[in-house]
Amino acid sequence: MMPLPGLFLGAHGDQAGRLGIVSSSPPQCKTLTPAGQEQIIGNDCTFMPITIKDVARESGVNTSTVSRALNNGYGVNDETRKHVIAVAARLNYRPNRVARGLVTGRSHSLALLVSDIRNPFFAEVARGAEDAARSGNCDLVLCNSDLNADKQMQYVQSLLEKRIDGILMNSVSMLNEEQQAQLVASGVPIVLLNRSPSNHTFSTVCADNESGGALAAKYLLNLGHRKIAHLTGPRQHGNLTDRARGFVRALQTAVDPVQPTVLHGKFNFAGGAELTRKLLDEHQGITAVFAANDVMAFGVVRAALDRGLRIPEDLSLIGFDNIEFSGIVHPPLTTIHQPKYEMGYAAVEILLRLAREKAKQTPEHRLLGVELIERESCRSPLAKPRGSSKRSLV
Amino acid sequence: MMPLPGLFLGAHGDQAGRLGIVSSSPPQCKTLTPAGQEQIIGNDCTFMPITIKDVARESGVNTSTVSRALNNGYGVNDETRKHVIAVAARLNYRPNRVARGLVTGRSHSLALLVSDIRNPFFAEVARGAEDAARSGNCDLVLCNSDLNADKQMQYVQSLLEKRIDGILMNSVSMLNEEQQAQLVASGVPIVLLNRSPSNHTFSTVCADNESGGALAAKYLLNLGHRKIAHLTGPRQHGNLTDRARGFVRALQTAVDPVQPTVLHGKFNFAGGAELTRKLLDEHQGITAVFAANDVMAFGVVRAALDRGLRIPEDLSLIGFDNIEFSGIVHPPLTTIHQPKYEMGYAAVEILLRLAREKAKQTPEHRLLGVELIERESCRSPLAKPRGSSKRSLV
DNA sequence: CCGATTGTCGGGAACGTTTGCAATAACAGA
DNA sequence: TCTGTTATTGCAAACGTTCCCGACAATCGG
Repeated sequence: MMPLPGLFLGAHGDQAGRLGIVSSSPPQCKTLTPAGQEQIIGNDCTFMPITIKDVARESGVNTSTVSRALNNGYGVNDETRKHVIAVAARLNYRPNRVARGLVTGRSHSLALLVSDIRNPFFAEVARGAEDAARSGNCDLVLCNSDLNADKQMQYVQSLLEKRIDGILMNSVSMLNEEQQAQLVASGVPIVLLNRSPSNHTFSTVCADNESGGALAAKYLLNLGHRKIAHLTGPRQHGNLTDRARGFVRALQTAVDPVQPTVLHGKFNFAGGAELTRKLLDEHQGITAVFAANDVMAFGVVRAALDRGLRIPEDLSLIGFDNIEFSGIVHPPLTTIHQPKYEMGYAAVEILLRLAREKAKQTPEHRLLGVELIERESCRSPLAKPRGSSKRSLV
Repeated sequence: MMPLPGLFLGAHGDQAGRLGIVSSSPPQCKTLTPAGQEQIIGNDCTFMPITIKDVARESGVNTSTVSRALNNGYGVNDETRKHVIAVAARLNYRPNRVARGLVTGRSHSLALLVSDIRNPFFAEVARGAEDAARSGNCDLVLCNSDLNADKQMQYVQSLLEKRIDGILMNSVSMLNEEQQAQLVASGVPIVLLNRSPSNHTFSTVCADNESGGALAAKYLLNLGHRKIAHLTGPRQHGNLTDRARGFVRALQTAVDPVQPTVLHGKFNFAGGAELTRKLLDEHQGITAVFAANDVMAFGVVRAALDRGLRIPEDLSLIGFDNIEFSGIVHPPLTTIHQPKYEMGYAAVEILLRLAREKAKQTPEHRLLGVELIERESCRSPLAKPRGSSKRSLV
């Protein structure tokens, strides 16, 4: 198939021999059909990309020299390097990263394993992760686990088969001990998007949830609220627990301590609405609500409006995450900003470092700061605006 | 490094020889350190995954037999196949997909190349695409082009180097002729998420935008609206143009024709708000607005509220896309549902088919249906509700 | 002028699979 | 018993890189 081998005299250091060398049939697909062989090739263009051998033959050097010239460039003469690069450019040579990965053992691709990319939080993390991966000359494969342990392990297995260089994971909390041990035994670098519950064998990137909760508490206190509620998810959820702890602790340790009402439920839109209904039914006089995330806060808005309560006139509301829609909805939601993009970026930075170091992995932990985004969903409970309706709760 | 070669007698058809064969040092990492060699191995666990050779040696057959037994299973004795599978399971063998990809030429991975995954539309497409890819035993790499032509081409080059099996692309409209020709010349299967503007060399998956526009028009007409506006993006945008065409045409061809006001601008939140301000300033008595997508519709809501207009009491509003937040915001947005998940799924199905067929690619075009989602942002202009404010426009 | 060092390059063995081809055994029909 | 067919398996060549190692020339220190 490969025509005319052994035609070239590889004269050592012979510049003319390299530059002016007679070119064999150029390896473009169209000209690969000399007369008399047409029936062999067939009429459909058998697409054969040019390899490092083609570049080597065309430039009169060995494949190893081509590899050196194109990669690091060390240990190869300056002129030959330029020549090889020129020939490679002329032939439009593209290295086969699969073959390279086979010998180097690195696939130059990372994985993002989240519960669902449709969650706007993860979408933003993904964007940061992809940008970081790209700047590290890697690409990012996307996996949706749906928080299913088996599915997650299947993904990991599949990724290991592709010799993935590292995995950025949403969570490992739903994995049992054996599965977690299997992960560490696999030897692949792993960064978690939240703090590891038990062990510290995995690297982690996490927003400072506890400080965020405290931030929300102080903000509501400063506005003058005294009857405060916190709607959050199940007690097992690490991140949400941290937020609740920071929130409650800041309220309790204030100069004039406050004991908030804390309700647990589902941490989605429906959960926020449901908990709000429960709150309004069973607790009187609440003036401010801290929702564990923005989507729950949207559920609060819905339930409050259904009860004839206006935000912020009748009820102040603060969320957590600062997803893009929080600034778009009405009223624009005051919330705790979580640096989602930066978290994805930082996580992949760690992953790239771990992938570079072949030595024993030293896990790294980054805690990223949060900040309060003040918009229009909170107000002082004392300032009764014009036309404030006097509707009581239920 | 690999210990003890040539110790096994590969007796043909000797079951005892296969099953009861003496096992060499099992290739687990921990037991690879016999006494006296500790200083060679080192203390860090040099992670060496087991290969097909280990399985072959352990089961007393050749690597080719192992390959056949584990893959298609054709051409290998039933008992030996079971035995090989058992040995592979015992050793926890995982095939190296990189090595396989090198010889087969298929990487078993597809790419999703969109402008920005943070756009919830693409997030949903991505989820559908990933599910389809997974069911086809492929994985999906994520690329964000930011609608930048150079960036897009760089991604394609990088993906080609990885011998990607197919690419699902947002758009090629920003690519010039030469770049598009380069794409088709690369030979990689490509599916576009919208209709190809000029040529039909690419496969396409597209929602029926024109019908969607007509659906919105008929809905507003049925409600009794006569003063209707359409806010849309720039004239070059194919999808939005189709929606506008269907909308306008349906209004004009109605039994009692209506000539709508059509305004062009940016197709994001700010654009929706800006166009709404312009609309309210320059056109009197508009009772219904059709926004080219839901995010623009949110901008309409914002601008309308700022002007003291309530939705739907003072202004009916209908969007396009039916992103998740459309059902969450207040008021819940009536909109045209676009099957985003199904579009991603269908596109990858086509991609998988194209990747399987090595013959000349026959492009496939799928047009997916849309439907009206009736929520609470539209109302008949005749029915003036209780307490309707009489505030005039400006 | 000679040995040692350095720079440059080619040869060739990996990396872990798949797969075409040949070899052997089993088995059938005659 | 001989021959042809089939089933099963081994052998070895790919696939396209990287990289160790040795060969050779040039340079340099003495």
